[in-house]
Amino acid sequence: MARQKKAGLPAEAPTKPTMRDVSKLAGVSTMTVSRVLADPSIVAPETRERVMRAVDQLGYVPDLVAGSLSSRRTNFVGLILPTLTNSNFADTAQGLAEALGASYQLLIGYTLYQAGEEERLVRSLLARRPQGIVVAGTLHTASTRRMLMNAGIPVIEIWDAPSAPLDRAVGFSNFEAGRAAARHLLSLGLRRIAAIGSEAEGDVRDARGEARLQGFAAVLKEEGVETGVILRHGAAPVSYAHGAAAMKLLLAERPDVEGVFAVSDGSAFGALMECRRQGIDVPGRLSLMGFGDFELGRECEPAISTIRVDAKGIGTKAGELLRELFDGRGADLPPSIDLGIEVVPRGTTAAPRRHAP
Amino acid sequence: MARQKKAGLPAEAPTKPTMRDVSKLAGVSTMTVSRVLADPSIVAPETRERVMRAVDQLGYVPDLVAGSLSSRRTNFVGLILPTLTNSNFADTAQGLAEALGASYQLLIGYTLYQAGEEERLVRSLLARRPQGIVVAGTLHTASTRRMLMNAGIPVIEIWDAPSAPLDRAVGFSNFEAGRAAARHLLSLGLRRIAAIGSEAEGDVRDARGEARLQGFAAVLKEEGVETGVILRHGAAPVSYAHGAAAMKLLLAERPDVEGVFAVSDGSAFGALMECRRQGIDVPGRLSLMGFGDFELGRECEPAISTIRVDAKGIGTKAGELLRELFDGRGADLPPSIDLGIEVVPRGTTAAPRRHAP
DNA sequence: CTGAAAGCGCTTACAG
DNA sequence: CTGAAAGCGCTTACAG
Repeated sequence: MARQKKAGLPAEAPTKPTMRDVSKLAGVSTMTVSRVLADPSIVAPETRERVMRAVDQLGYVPDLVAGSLSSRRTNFVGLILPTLTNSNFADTAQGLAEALGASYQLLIGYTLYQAGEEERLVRSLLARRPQGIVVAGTLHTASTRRMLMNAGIPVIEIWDAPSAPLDRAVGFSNFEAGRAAARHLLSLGLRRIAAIGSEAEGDVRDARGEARLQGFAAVLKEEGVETGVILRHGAAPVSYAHGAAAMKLLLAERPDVEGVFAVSDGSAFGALMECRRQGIDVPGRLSLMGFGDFELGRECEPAISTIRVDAKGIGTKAGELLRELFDGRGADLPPSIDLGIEVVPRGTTAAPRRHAP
Repeated sequence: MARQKKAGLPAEAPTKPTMRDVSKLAGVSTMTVSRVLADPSIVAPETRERVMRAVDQLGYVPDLVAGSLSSRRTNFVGLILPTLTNSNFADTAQGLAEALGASYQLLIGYTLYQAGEEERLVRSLLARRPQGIVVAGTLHTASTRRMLMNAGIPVIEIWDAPSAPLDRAVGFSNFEAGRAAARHLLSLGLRRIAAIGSEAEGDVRDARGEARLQGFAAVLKEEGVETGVILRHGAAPVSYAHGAAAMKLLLAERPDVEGVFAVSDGSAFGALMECRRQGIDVPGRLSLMGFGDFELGRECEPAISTIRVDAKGIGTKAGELLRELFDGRGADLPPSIDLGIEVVPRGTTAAPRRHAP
């Protein structure tokens, strides 16, 4: 025997019970045990009872590693996100998990906005043989693209709406989100407006935040607004402290700025706090808007005007789509699903008070 | 043959390459391919090169499902948290992932504070044969306890510091955190103080938040403070909106309250926003403190006084401990590791202004 | 409704 | 430094 089992002494070490142990105790074959666990209705009631008793008695927990190898179905779904510590992405993960249901297990990896890290993650995820992969964004290395295309499983790119996805996409246009922000600020009568985001640093880049900045810039150009400015500061991910620092820089450079779009609500919150520290009235003297419709922005006082995206809905939709594809349906659906965006004006944006007391 | 392979026609459907395919192409045995992938240094350089070329040419990605079954090592670690959408738990997950390194894959499940859901999660995680389990809290059903004890793998309970853990624990005392909060408010000279948290609703309960409330109540009793109040409102998880609602209720009941401890910084932030809406000066008229040292509280203006716990450090420590246990070390370490807490006074707490203008 | 045989794609435990 | 044999614990694909 290649692999020596414990000698058959009376005091054998207690080892995890296998299906074989259950089948012996119940006096049936392993196939019958397997059937009871997979679909009890196809086994005779009496046999089923005997098997269930043996399962309980031994505390048997089926080994899905072996089951997966044998059935060629792991019931894993891979999920690659920039970071878990962003409420939007956490919502997407939760939506995906809920839509997939209890029979699928999510394998989550986070890239910290590094394309190289994404490649490593994709490789190590594929080794677990997931049945589908959900990945944030459309910016991948050539090697990552090749691996994903050759994996032979559904791939869903999320948080963007490419016209030609790798396979499928569920998201919205970040460029349009930036445009909508600029148009909203202009519609209030503000002209000295700015957008704040992060800058690419080597391998680290927030491609979607950048697309929002570019959409914002495009409107400035279209409308001939020469008093606009795009400020890129620090590396992704952007959060509270980033927004505060970027706002400080912006106010130093353009003390007369009257409208600011931050590429995320977290960043907008930091900017709002900086305004408070400097005694700048929002929205009286300066209008501020964010992106993402974070719970934080809704509960803040004043509530932060934002561009709403359905973060949880992206996860839910991706999960539903995967289930359809697993079932061999969904071939007729469009490859790219755009869930859209919505401007949500709240307390931090207002028309300027031209004649302040 | 039980399982018919595709007939050996010229136009065979392209299927995922196996180690066998690589070995044939390289003209070696599968064992040699396996060795090159596991530890290249033990294979002759020339052979190694040939194998690597074959791997690249075929785009071979090893199947860890098969590898795990064969080696009896899945390199999975299970992690059970109440929710992912809480920055503290996201930090813990990140710390754990980093400490375990790239060779381990986290299997994350969230209970939404339901003990029944935890049982289901533990069962389904164990079926994936993780090599260790990290679980938030010490409140488990009898069935969950049994499964965890019989799993034959290290189990680390986190975010608490039980004197007799199931196996191991890494955390701190929530009761002491509540006591520290009460003592801090009393030390400022405040007497009409309150704590706000959630209440148990059926299967849904935040046992750790409740322990903090009880620590707070214990100090009230010890110090004979009869003007203190514990307000339990709504179901876990508590967040911004919960804090705002609880604060509103509290102010309606006790308009003269002068110090409030919220069981989380998220809740404290919501309470602070409610104060702002009601025009209540913090900390001038009312002192407010939270728990958890969220980034939000640090960046808020005024910054929120809090009880700091090392959320990421809990994950890191649990990960390091697991690696030691996997290596057969760590037996001499204490079963329960208390990382401690720290009162961090910031802008939302101050001694009362007895003679306000 | 039930079971015997074969195999999923790797690694272990030898042997040389 | 390399390989042939066996087996990890299940499910598939029959057959009865």
